[in-house]
Amino acid sequence: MVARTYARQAASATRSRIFTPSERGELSTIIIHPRNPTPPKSSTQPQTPLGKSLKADQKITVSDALTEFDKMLQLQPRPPMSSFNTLLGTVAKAKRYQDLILMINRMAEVNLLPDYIGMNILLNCYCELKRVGLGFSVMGGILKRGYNPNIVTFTALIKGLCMEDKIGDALGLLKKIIRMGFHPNVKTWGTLVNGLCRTGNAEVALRLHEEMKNGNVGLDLRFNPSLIYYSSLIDGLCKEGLVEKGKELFLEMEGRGISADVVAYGALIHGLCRMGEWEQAKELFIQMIDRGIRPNVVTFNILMDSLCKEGKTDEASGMLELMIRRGEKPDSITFNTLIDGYCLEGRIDDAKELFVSMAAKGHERDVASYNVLINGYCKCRKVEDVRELYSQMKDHDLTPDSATYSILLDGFCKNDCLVEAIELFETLEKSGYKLNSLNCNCLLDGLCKAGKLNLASELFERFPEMGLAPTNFTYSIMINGFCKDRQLEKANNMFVEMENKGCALT
DNA sequence: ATAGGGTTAG
Repeated sequence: MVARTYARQAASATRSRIFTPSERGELSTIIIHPRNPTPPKSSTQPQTPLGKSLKADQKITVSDALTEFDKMLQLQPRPPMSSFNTLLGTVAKAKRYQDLILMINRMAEVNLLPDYIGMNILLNCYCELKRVGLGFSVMGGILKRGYNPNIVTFTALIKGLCMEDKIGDALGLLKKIIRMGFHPNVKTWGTLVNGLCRTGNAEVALRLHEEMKNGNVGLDLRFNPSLIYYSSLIDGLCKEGLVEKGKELFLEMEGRGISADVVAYGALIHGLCRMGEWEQAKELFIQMIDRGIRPNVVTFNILMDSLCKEGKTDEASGMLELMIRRGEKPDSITFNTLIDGYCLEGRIDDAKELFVSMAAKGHERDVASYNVLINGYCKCRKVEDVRELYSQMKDHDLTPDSATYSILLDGFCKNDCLVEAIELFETLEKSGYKLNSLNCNCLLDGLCKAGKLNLASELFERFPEMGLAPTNFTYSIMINGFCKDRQLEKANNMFVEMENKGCALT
């Protein structure tokens, strides 16, 4: 009896196996007993009240989930894995990936291994954290435990590869899984297209799109693009200045009977604004309202930012009033955008006033609010106000970020406070803060402009030990510095090094 | 029924 049960399980596992042995070998070297991913059902396992109610009530907070998780870990016998998965899913949806990893680790401490779903959640988590290598390890684990990865697994890995700019690998993985008989679905295509677009490969995405549309590559089996797919592509094309293509795609989409929503409109409006096609942008804005699509806070932020960049800050301010009249609640991005607009126009007092009134109106000021205003004060050479704001933001328990430091380093350098810039740099280094290339570039530029080429060279040489790679920008700062200092040979050496590193593309 | 895709500021 028992033997027959096992035999049946083994047979069904074999049938459900998607890979040929050699294909499995490609993905993982060790495969043990194949097993169905369906978890065993048991009525004797305890259900905690929250674990059960989660599915009905989606609004459970992450902290509730974490508390519940702690309780469930203590219970004997253990609640079913599906309850754990529910909590893992809640934390993952909130993008609290560090917490998620902690949860998985704590489960491991009590010998509780995640099942098929849990492993997929973990895999996705690593991909989101730009640790696609770990994502692949988890897939190895999935295979080892006899589960079969599915299209969701692969979609997550494709996203992870894209996020690390490994576009070739992402396309390679896609081709491989198609060869293996998996069917990419609309989300897979959306992920890939978005990944391509976000890494400046919108033209590749467009080519892929044309091929699929024409059915040229045999990829058209399940190709029914969605609104999200099109929005990604339109946005990507617009960001690379291919607004005409973006408009075409917008029409193509609607021609397929897919109506644009607030996001699709936002992407195209933003693209038009960036190209200075203000009239067309306005037309679209009116069109969407006529069609009953409510502009949201993002739409308004896009319009306001474009107005600010055009030097039309007062119109942007009018836009803020319009959105409030329409019952659309501005967020911190709205205010930061407008504050930045005032700064760009040199209206630092208006910027400050808005910054102050923000708090008064109950809108929380974030790190970016301070960054924008500090930058404004730097640009109008009011270093004393810069210092004050910097200490004020720390008093308000806001942690300066890398943008803050770039603004400060650049600001001190450009306001004849080079020593202060160097001091800040050293303080940060000593505190263990990991400076990035942009931070270093700011100080490098300051050192070069002050004629301190020796110090600049010293800092440049330290890039590797700081775990940084010089960027194009780094090289041009150094080349410029050496040229101005009439050290043409050194400038030339720098140029050669840059070319050798393949950085000479700009 | 527990996992995957899109728009905005420094």
